[in-house]
Amino acid sequence: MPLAELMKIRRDKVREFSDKNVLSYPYRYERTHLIDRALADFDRLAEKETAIRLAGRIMLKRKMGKSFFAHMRDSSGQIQIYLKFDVVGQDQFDLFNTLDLGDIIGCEGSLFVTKTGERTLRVSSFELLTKALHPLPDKHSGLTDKEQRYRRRYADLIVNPEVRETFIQRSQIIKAIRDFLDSEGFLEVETPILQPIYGGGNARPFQTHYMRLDRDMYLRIADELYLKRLIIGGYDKVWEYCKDFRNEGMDRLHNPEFSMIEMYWAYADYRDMAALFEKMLREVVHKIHGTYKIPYGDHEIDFEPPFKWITMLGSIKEQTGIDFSEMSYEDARKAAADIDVEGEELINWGKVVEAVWEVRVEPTLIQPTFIADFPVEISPLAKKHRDNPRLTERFELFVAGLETGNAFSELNDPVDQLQRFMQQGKALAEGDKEAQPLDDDFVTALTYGMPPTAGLGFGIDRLVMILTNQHSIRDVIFFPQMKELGDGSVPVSQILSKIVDDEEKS
RNA sequence: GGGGGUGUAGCUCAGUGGUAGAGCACCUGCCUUUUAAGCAGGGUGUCGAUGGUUCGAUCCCAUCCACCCUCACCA
Repeated sequence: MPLAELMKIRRDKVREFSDKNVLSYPYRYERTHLIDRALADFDRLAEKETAIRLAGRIMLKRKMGKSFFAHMRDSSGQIQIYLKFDVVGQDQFDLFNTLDLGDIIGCEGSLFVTKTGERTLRVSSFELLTKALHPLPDKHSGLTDKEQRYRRRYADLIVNPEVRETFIQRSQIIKAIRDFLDSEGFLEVETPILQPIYGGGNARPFQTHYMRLDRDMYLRIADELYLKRLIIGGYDKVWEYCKDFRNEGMDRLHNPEFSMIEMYWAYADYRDMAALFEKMLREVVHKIHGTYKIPYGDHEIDFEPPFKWITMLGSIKEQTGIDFSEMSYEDARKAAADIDVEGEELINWGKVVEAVWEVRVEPTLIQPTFIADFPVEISPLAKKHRDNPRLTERFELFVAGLETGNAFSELNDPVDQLQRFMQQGKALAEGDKEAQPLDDDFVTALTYGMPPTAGLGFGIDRLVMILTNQHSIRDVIFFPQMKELGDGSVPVSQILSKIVDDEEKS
């Protein structure tokens, strides 16, 4: 049956209720229990025949002559309810008869066990709390069309309990991180999302306009530069849960709006940060799963043993036998070409090393592994390595083949920073849309002196993917970015308008 | 951006060059401890959009749109 007809039928019921002084959208309902609490205390409540009041959405309904069985679901769980003519009387029985799957009701009654052994609420009276005009997806097969699930997440959440669970875990993960950082003495702070100048990463920003000042503004691509200002200001440990925005493509691993945590720790270096990060992940995993071993796709990820720490050059040597550390650029290119890594973009030693690493090492990183000491050419924000000028003090953590963290001993020499900004500015002028513009005030801040500092950023969405065994970022973001719907789709509001117009005419 | 796939009823899906089907949902009736309840009956659709071929297109062709997978790019 077309949606318009189904909605018309339901809308007509609302009008009939209205004629009988039954509210379709009343204001509140006093519950005594959430469903899971009632079930947890079932034996006692059933024995005493305690009157309880539950509320929820009707998910399933079966008529059995002069009685009904239905399943009602609330935020905590689901329970069967039983309603019979002899108990509730004609009016309530008729009202229940007209209810549709998806309607929200409140029920008063007592608990009992049916012949077939199901714990059930025997309804003594009920109230309609909200009439649903739109039909629910199929009661058995649910909603499987991914597009519909993303576009109408509410419907997805109503019928797919595992989706609900994934997002509860997302929330728990963030809370666990917050608790951990709090216990480590990190201060949670907030910095501007709307920025006159963007920076802290290489990405194209979203642009907007502030009319009062008549100037263009940007949505932040990273929090780095503001958080470092706070370190300069004298806080030792700060972090922020950041919504960041990057004006780039979207795919399995990218959404234009995404979440990161960035943290900065004064008087510490990247090794300190790695140890802290490792401790944090181990605790979070255990808090969420009660174990250190979790499945991800075909793999089992084990967070318990010390995470492997290996330099980028060391990992390449391990996988290929090639030691790039002492090679000139020319020799490195030849060595890379020998294993079929070539390309015009390999314009310096660091790029060659990175390319070989990406092809030969990155795909192998399933168990938690720190890759350390990246070439300076590919790490414009990190401090040079104290023992090797070709490298920087930087690590990335890889889990299940995904980058799940990026950290440096932070650059704090204002002259060095200024020079890098100049270089970026030149790239920007030459058309590199991802280069970052000069941030004068940030250089100014650095001239006041930033203590030696370790900084870490990690993507929350990807971390949640790993910890919930999801393989698309869209399955861990409630409302992922979607393109506009094409022609041929009729908005529900249009159907509803027509129904109401017809009512007024008749 | 390249390649592959999908798009048919509210949902899950069949199907055909001659104007379309099933299950669920919905409507009517029977059934007072059922449970994907059952039984009997009923209605139905811009077949993603726009063009083309054809006597005739949901089907064949072209273009476009959305979604999924994949490669590339980017982080």
